[in-house]
Amino acid sequence: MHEPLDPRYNHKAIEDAIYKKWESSGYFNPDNLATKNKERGVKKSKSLTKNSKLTSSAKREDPFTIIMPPPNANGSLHLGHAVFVTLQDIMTRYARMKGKKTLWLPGADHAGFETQVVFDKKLEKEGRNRFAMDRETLWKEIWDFTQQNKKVMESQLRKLGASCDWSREKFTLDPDIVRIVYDTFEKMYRDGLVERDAGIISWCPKHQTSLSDLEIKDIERTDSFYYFRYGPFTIGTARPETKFGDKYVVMHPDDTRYKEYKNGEQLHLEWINGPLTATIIKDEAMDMEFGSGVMTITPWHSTVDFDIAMRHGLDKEQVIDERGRLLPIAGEFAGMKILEARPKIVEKLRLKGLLARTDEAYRHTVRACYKCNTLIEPQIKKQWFVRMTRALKTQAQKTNRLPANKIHHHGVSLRDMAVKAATSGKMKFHPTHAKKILLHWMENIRDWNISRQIVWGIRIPAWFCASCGEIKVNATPKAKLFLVRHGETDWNKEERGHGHANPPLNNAGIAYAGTLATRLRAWKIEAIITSDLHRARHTAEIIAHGTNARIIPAQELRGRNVGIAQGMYHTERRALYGDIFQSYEKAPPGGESFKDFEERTWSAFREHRTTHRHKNIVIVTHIETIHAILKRTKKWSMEQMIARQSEKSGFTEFDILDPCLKCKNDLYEQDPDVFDTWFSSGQWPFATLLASQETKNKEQGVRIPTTSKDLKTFYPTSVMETGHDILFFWVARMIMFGLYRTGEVPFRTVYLHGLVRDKDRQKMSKSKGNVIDPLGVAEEYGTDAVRMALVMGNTAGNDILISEDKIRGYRNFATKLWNIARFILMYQNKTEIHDSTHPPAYQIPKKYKFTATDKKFLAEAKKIKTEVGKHIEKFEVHLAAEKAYHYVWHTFADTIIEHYKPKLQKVTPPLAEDGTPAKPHKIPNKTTREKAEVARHILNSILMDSLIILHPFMPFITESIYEKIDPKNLLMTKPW
RNA sequence: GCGCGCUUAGCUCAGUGGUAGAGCGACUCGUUUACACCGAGUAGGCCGGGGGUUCGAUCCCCUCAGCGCGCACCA
Repeated sequence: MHEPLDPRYNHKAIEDAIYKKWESSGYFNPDNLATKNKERGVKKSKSLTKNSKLTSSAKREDPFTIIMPPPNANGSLHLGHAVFVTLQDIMTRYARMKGKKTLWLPGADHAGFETQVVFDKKLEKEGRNRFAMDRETLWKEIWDFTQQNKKVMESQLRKLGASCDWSREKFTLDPDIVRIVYDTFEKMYRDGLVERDAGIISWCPKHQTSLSDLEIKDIERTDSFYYFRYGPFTIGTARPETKFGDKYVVMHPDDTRYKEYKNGEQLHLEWINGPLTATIIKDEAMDMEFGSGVMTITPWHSTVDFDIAMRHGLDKEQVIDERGRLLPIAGEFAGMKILEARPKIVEKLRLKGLLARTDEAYRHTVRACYKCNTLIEPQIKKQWFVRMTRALKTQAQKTNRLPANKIHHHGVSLRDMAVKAATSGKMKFHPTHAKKILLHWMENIRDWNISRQIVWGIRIPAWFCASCGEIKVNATPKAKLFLVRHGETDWNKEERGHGHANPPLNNAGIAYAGTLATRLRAWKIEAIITSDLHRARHTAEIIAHGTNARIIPAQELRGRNVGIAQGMYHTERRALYGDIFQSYEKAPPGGESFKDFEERTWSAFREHRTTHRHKNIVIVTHIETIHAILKRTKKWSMEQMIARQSEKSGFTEFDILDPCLKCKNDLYEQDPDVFDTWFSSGQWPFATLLASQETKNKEQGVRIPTTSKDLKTFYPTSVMETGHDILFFWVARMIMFGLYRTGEVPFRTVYLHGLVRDKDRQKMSKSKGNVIDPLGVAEEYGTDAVRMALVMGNTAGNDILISEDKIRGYRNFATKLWNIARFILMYQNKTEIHDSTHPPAYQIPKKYKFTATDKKFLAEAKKIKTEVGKHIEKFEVHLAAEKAYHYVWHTFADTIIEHYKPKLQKVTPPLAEDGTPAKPHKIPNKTTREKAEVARHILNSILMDSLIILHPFMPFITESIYEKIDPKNLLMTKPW
């Protein structure tokens, strides 16, 4: 006799417990699934055929894999996440019930720039600013922030019912992942696919970093368009503020209007800040129809101009700085912000009679940072670029330290690999047109800037020889060396020269030393070598307190003996002895020449370095000592050093690597930049599988795992399910990286879902107040209802409309299902409910006769089960859900149950209010009893089928009902 | 400029070369011992316009219109 179910399904009471039951069963992990099946006596198959399809004849050995798109660890989950969780969980649960070796691998993304932006806002609220923070402190804070978010996210994924294998969970900053990312970078570097180059990049003046083309959005707007007289020409521009240095005037070679001018011809003309010599350039990139057909170029701040300048080998000059202010080249406008300067520049040109006319209503699009809408300022910078269309160098392949994995990509570019794989049908796309969109993008693909000037991310594993600039990639530093300036004294504050005088640290100096200690705590510092002067020594002691390092005083590291200038104010010193202090050889009266000072400190520096080879050391000393050491290390001339003095390199760090092959120096500086997040997440499918069970490849003497059990078993993965908005950002990159590193596509099927919108098609946003919190509605209506609402009526690629009404509708369905079960279980007071999917346990006694209607109902249930499965296999999840929903409610409940209800009630009247069985109205005869028995069997059977077909969509309620029927087993692993 | 889609009931969307479907909403009626978070039923559509292929087109082809999206250009 079954306990009667409550009249209402109470999701709050059961969801957490059900999830715990699943999780503790261990069956989220496919390794346990396999064992379990063996026990059940399922035959082992040797075939390791990888099926991307959720085929019906699966063996546990057939893998089914989804790598979860790792949510950004910078906030909590929103409805978009709920969509992917639902879709992927449906596919995963179906595959598992189908008997596949099913892996859904969860993870989280550090989401470099995105997280940095979120964190910047948080800092701003607190009145802080990342540009005033040191790298280590900022890193630590963001790390803690993301770890916290990650924890919340994990619990939210559980709440949504995600049946993923937590034992394989990965974070993009896990050391093993980072190592794999580094290896890929190194391999690409050796193959000539990644290069450091001074290219024109898109710079966000607010975020102070470069961005990729994908991180920029176009904004259409109306601006003034100015026509200026530039010598005999009229040039048009919307950006007068860039025009200061324009000394090239470009026109199309076929433009008859200007045929009298020859390429390279020079002419003198009057320009913004005075006379100028301009050079004529003929270039076919010019559009003769646009404006006057003539323009001047600013190669430093325009992609098109940059290209022209490169073609003709022209000079390039920076006009606007990184913060969007004009540089000294702008003369009187220097230091002004662009928008402030623009009208003033126009006014000046007008007064000079150089303004021909102004078009006030010029419609054009400008490029802006996708996060803050700040206008992008193109800049020329040395950065790392992935060459998308460059063919792999065969030569490099041979000398590659990394194994090639039998991949032969000779003469093929990353783009070509991806295009070939997409066109060859190795991957299926849902919706199908996604393939066309991808190919079109690939055709027009451009090199990818992967350097980001932020702290949060995977730091680029490239080191530059401090002496000759030679690049080393993917090195392993042996030790770190810090050159640190002592804290401030009152003399520093008053701008007086110290020499060997000994004033104490002031309060600011002590505080600064404290921040150094905090910062250096990130490394295991073994020794602090310090100038023996009090200010340095005191600083060293404070640092030592934070690091437990040994202090070694060294008199030779004292600053320069300035003799007579000791205690003198800098202004006075400059007036009296300026030339001496600018000179290499000359010594001030009673003091040292720079040459002698440099010799003294350099030899001390070398000696200490030899003594403490391969240990992390800090050298606390004086600014001029640091400059002297840098001068020698970097082989600067005196002039170069003086020019750099303003940089105030009070904190300089070096990595010690194997000596440079070119110049024998072993001090290196690591590229301060980090990778574009997508550079690491683009490697996610193979990186997660490789990292989860890495094995070392001893044969090749390589410390990098090139394969793993998981990679062999689960790669290529079955499905990549993600939002269509990151088709280029992510999917395209995963295809390229996957092919490049493993020779295989990373996934067989790409399924893209749309954006979640509200019922009025509005994008959800906090400011509109139409945001539905998935966890909130799950709490109110039950997770199953939310999942159904997200799946119903939604096709791949289309936007998903959701409203609370819709969710409420599926909550009603959950109640309906609950009551179906309640009704059937109510009549099970005689016979245990049986499970049609376990034939030995379920046999309808032969003596019972089935009517044609009985048979029809049973056959129909089987048919529906097959059809729902087929829909899932064809990635028509919405149709599967709809079919299951419709069948269960309108066929099973409305027709079948109603059909059998009287037969049951004749034998066993329903339970009374208090749950006790009522007495039959009269003693039923044999036929009546048999009919009731058949009815029970049929209803049991169809109930089980209903639970099975609904389980992927509504896992909690179905498992919860199943628990009442069969408390010892899980519906989750029941064969479909 | 290049590319990709979409247009079917009031709304959201399925769908198929052979008489148009679901959910929600609307309306009518019913039921209260599985479920009112229920049941039975009704209304509502020249399947965007035009042309073609076909015995037959909502479906295939062409074209036009409207809407949406992506990419590029943007002096």
